Amino acid sequence: MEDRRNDGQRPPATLASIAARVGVSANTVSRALRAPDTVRPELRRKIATAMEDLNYVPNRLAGGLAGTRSDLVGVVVTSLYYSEFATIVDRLQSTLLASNLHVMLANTRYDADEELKLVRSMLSWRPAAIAIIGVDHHPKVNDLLRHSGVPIVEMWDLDGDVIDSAAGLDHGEIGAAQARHLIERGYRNLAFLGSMREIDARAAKRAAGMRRLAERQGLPPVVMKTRAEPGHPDLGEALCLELLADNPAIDGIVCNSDTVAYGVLRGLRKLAKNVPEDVGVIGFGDAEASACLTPTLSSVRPDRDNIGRLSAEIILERLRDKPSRIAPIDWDIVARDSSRRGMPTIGNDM
Amino acid sequence: MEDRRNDGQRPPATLASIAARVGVSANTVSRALRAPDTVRPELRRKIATAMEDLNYVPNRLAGGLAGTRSDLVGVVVTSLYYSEFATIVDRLQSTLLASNLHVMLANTRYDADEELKLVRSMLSWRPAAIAIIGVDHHPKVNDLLRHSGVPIVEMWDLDGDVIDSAAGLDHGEIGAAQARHLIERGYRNLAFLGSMREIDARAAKRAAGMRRLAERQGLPPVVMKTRAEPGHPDLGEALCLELLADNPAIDGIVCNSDTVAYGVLRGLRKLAKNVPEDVGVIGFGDAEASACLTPTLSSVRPDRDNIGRLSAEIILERLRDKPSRIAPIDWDIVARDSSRRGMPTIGNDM
DNA sequence: TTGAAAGCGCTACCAA
DNA sequence: TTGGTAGCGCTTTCAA
Repeated sequence: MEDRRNDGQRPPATLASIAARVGVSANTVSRALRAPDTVRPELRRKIATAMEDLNYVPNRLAGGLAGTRSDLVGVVVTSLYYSEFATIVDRLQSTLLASNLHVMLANTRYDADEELKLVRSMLSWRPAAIAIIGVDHHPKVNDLLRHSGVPIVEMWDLDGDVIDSAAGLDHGEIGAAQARHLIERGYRNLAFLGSMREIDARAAKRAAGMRRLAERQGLPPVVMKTRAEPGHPDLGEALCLELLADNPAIDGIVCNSDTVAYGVLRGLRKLAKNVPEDVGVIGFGDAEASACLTPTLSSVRPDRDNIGRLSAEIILERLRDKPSRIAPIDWDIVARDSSRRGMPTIGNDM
Repeated sequence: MEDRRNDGQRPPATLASIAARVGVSANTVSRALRAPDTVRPELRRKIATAMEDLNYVPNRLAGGLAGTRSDLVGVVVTSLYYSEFATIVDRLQSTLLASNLHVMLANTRYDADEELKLVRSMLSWRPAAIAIIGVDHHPKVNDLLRHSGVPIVEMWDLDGDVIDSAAGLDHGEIGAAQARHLIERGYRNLAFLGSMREIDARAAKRAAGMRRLAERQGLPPVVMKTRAEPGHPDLGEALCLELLADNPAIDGIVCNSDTVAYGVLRGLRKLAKNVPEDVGVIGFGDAEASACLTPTLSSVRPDRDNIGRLSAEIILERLRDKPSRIAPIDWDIVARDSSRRGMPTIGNDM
């Protein structure tokens, strides 16, 4: 197959090559870019034309090295799937872009070693700030971030040792609220089910909040049914079948994610258990499909837009030397049919 | 609130500061990092300790500027949602990382101007290669990429003017296959429904493939029902209600994404249309939830793993000066209940 | 309004 | 096995 790439071409244009072509100094070209007002309009136009002609793209390695500040914000997430953090990243990016900050994204895939590598890699670009999912990191990661000298915003969680600033949820409280939701509707024998990776402290916090509440209410201990695999409906179904086989009395299931809950609903159907009459189910995250299942799935909806927007705003504030802060983010329980025991099904949620 | 950030600290450690501390030249420290074998083990250990102590993080701006090659691969996607491209990015990243190439991600959000800005921004980091979704770009983007002098891999699509290499699907063929799937099951009055942004040439190609097939088969013209909004179940439901109100004869709906199809199924339920008896529905993308809906949703499953892996491999090949190539990616139709007209429902897909 | 010169932190090359 | 030197392409003074 022929080589379509325009190879063997001249090296990329530099400021100097533009300058030479126009007949000015590199300095002037640089100013035409960063402070156009200080360059004669006519000259400015000539320079712009030369840049177009030569397909000039500024070299940020050089710019960043020479300059004082970077326009790069590093964003470290644990996963890209299931809209879990996609909305956050999206909002973060669009808000930062409005202030001309560019996002560089890294994905740890829930791997602590990977997190360390990626944070190190991220910092090596000398970013203006870092946004990262969670507050529970590899100790070395905490160290690196703390000594980085740039603003750090931890997102999604805020229960723990915050490095600089945070915008997140109180997962312990959410776990308790999930349990309360089921208990109020008459479910008594609760289980927590789903994917739970070691690095995912948020899941553990929700489970703990749930257990505390059940205990306070004098209910049987919460049965834990988790596995360290990525969340997927198939995992949910498998865990659900195991759970009910070992604990037939279970009548309320809190899932670690909506995706897993989808599989749980499927599993319960296979076991001929009615939802919500026999078993109540609630998920976490309120994925798009949750209002389209049969029965529709109750869930917890974090205000993701706000996490992204607020994290960006905190970064901008910190860059202007405003004080750090810890911002709790709103969430609510979306009660749908999967936990509507004893109540008439009112049809699909709009 | 107090300031948790360790501010006012000494500037980040440099190679020189490490060198000074150990009492060697910066050069040696650099080699200790890039070619450890050329440094005495004892010295190497001392250097490593100093780096630990000073929390040294190499400055890639300087390294990239001085060195000959970059270990950065720019990845440009159109969206981060619905696992559409998340799996691809994930696979791409993990494959590249194995060769010590780091991914920098940008998200155009289906905005052509944004694409131009982001590609320019990407190139300004002097990446070793670029992977980008689609083959239909802003003309200026084509220009920039073509002149960038680095390998370019276009992903997800391959029907059009490929810049360098591609790993993707033939969307026209997929559209035809979706239509054929419905036609074979007895559906006759077809519609194409969903989100369709101007920049999303893939959707247009699938719709065109579908229309061509319907015409060849002498069926009524395919009704188009699209809107330039992001795909979401609510959009699907709204479009579905409109569609059936204006075209009551429609009995086969090809959706532009599974997410939109979820809303279509909900809309059809509200209209008291039975799926698959009255209306057949097929989506695109095979999202996780599709096997969990009632009825389960038929869809097209692209081999996303392969797109990501292959794109990474092509990049590695190109960096070793192997020839460019255009790699068609497998896909198949996952036939589930939503298009199983006249056939007994066999229960939930596993 | 423009230019000259220094230097950001690193790598590459050559010499020791 | 180590060190010296010369840049990489840009920004930042300062001077013209």
